[in-house]
Amino acid sequence: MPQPIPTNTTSPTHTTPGQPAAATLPLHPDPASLPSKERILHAARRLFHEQGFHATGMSTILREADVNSGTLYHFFPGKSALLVGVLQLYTALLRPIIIDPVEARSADPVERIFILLENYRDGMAAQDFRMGCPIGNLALEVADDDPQAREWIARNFDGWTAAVREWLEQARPRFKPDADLDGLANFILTVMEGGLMQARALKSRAPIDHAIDQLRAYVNLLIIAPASHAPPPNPTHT
Amino acid sequence: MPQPIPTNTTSPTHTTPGQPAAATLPLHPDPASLPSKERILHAARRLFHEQGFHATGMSTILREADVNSGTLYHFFPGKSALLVGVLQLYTALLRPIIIDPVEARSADPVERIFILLENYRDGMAAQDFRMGCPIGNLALEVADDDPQAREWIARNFDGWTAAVREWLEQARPRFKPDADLDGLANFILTVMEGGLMQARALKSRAPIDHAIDQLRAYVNLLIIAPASHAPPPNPTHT
DNA sequence: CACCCCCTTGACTGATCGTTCAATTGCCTG
DNA sequence: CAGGCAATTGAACGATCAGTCAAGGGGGTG
Repeated sequence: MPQPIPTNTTSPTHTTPGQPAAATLPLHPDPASLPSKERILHAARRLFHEQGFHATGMSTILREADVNSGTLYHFFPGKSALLVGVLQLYTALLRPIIIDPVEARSADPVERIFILLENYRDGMAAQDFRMGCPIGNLALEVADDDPQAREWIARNFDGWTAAVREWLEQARPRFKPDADLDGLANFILTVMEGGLMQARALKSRAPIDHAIDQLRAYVNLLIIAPASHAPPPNPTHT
Repeated sequence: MPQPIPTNTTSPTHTTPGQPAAATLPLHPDPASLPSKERILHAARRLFHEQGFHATGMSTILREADVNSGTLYHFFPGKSALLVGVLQLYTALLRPIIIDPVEARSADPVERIFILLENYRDGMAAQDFRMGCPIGNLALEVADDDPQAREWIARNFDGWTAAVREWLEQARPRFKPDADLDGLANFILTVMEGGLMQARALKSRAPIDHAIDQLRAYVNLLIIAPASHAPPPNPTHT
């Protein structure tokens, strides 16, 4: 899904070793040195995320990737093949860019879930609530007319919920025995996508904050004891 | 938001009086008799919902509305003005098409909420999970570059949550005193939009069913007594 | 050096995009 | 009947759309 806070304009080629590494992985190379195919993929990914699929013209991708049309069509037979390539890129990036940083921030599986959600929220806030989740955006824009793209969108969702489900399973002893953890993992994606959508429509973080609060209250109600691990249902609002 | 099951292909001009009125309001007149402006709005609304905003060309709208370009531009100075007109139409239709039928089906405010959600789910299933919520779709496709459209999208969301909030307030005595009913109303929209998105991506009703189940479990946990009004957290699955 | 094959170039295509506008119709008012 | 104005016609506009293709570059292998 979305990189928490991407879009570096200044080239990160010469990473001065003193800086705090920003918690966000670099990922946004672009600096002409990359092979054409990857430059195309990265430009398309960014533009599809910023403007949407139909609103992005091939000419814009060509310009941003600094590539001629023949080169692009040598690697991707058409615009929708390029879209599939972008979606494959997202699946490859899910673990290293989205999941791993969260796991590095906390060892508590339940807390990891909320770190994940807050990362999305903070990333969206940093972009003035203009972009949201790239997979969710594409899901609503192209899911119908492009079966192959739809399949890869579903695969991205599956990967995301699988990671959350894994965390939930690790915390299984904490949950009431009849808790439906698979359904809960799906529900967490549902809440996040719905929250990002509303945040974008209202250009405000309030909808996501509310959604996270409500989700935390719900999760706490599913947990056996109000253990010191998971704080009581107080607001998130970092 | 979305009409439960619209898209009549056979013209309903000569409504034979014997038929059962289908629970779905007519609304899809189209039959040449309507004034041009309304034919344009209805065609644009349907096409934006079916194909998305950018994927719908003006020429298609003109053909479906059976109108010449000059006529369209006489009423709407451009494509985005037409979009705003469609969004205004949705706000006007919210009560009569979405809310009122739900209130007619049950007097119990909490049950009304789940009837509302199930209506969306059933409407989407009837379209093979191809379309989803028209407002949500537009929220992710055009919210950024069109401030006026974004404002009307927010207004639609507000109207929707206001209706849900009203129901929740009616049921206030049933809820634990510290329950955040405003936040819950927002949360319900969040869950519905997220659920519709996943249902569309997976072309399956499972995500919405799970989401509704989880939401029902959550609401039941917020209610004081497991009263006979609201059934215990058993699955929805009509 | 000769050959091959992957990559790249960039001009060009026809189709479609959203939009314009002068001319005409049809209805209402005076 | 005259005048006026909203509604409508439909050809045409330049721009951009996704996509094509013949030609050439460049590095590796024989």
